[in-house]
Amino acid sequence: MSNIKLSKSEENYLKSIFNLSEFGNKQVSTNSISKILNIEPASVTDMLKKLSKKNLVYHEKYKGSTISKSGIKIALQIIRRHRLWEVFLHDKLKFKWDEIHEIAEELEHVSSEELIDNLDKYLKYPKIDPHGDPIPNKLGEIDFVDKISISDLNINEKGIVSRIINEDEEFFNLLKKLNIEIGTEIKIVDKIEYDQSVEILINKKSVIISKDISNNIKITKI
Amino acid sequence: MSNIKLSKSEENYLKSIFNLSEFGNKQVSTNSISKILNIEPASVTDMLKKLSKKNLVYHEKYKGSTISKSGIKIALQIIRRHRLWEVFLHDKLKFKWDEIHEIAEELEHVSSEELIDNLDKYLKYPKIDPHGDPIPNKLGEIDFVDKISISDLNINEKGIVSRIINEDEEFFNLLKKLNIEIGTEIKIVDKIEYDQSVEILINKKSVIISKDISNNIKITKI
DNA sequence: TGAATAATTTAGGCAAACCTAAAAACTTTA
DNA sequence: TAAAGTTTTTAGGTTTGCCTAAATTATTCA
Repeated sequence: MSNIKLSKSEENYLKSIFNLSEFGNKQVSTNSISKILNIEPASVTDMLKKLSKKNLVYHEKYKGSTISKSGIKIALQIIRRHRLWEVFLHDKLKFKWDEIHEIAEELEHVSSEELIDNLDKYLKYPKIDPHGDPIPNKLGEIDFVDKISISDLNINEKGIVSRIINEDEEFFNLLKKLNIEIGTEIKIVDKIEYDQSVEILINKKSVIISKDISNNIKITKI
Repeated sequence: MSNIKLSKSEENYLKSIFNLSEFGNKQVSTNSISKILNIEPASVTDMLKKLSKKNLVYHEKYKGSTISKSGIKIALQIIRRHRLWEVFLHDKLKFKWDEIHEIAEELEHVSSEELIDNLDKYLKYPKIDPHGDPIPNKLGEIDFVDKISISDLNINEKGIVSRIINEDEEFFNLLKKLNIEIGTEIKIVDKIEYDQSVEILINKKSVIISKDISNNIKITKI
């Protein structure tokens, strides 16, 4: 196994590329990485060259980048660390659901395999993190439970919020305002053709949410 | 309160300078910092200038450096983080006593005050870490229990190991070989004038340890 | 299809935190 | 006390990861 120690930066790039590529299946544009990481496209190109030389991504000039097998492996390990720390912060240290992401973003770069394995054991091998995202195991295997989104329900159908995709703070704040969290029950009142926004019922109050918002909230149909 | 975010490097320098200065009381030489951090003296000078500009140390050219009040404050916070993580790693994640230092060395640079406060609470506000070192509280206050060393005992006196000063891996390995850990009972058999080494009894076996070793092992007289 | 627009890369720079080699200042000692 | 030795600093480099501006390639659309 190639155990090259990567920098925090390199790890963040890999994680972002993996996320953007939908499990390594899609080609990723330089611009999209730039936007996610808030780093200028020119700098992204620099890093892509570097990761390319290390065979963690394939980079075709002016075309796009694909994450490699070993790149995926590393990305899954970083995601594993992140999500395990989130469980710890939430379950043990009693942080609120919307405070953990930022801290986990730092902790995920502490690279000791033993640390993560012991943490995993201590937390009793959790399968999902507080946002409902599945946690890869030591081997990088992950329960690929791609739940349906709010927008996939029909009028009058009900669901329980099981996963929040977007982890940005503004998105959390929005959800807080809407009274939506993991476990919240929602019901579809209406679907607006015009812009594909959806009217939903939460705790007897109805709100209209945009297509983008509804796509970021996964649910379990009930 | 000056809440300038410091780099990992700067934090490590401050911690080392503080440790070398014996609670901020002594002037510290460039060379001693260089040796502790394994960084060339020239680079240490660079950093001293930088820390000086930030008023965290006073640096007098060719003379030496003193850590400032605010430098001490920060150093104590880093030491607090380090020791709390050590308690967590040892007590919760069941790491061995001699495996925790290196990992805590990384974790201590994750800078979220809330994280540390919640961790402190979760661990029930421990007063000492697994090496017997006192843990500063949120305000930087620290139980200054400067215990006596093995070398301070007289022949036939007994003590219990309460604190290990040197945290290097080689030193841990030596202690392991000698069967010494926190809580171990020892008895002084003989004190050798020549080089101030000491013959001690551990679990009915006698060994001779050098002055340097005995100085690094603090004990409680019994 | 070719001109405008957008995406990407190249070129040249910068700051942080290191390094080596050489100069300068302090300390020891003969 | 001056020469030798040690410590510290200065000067000039390097790498990493970022930046801006300009050049290149790809795409859109009129």
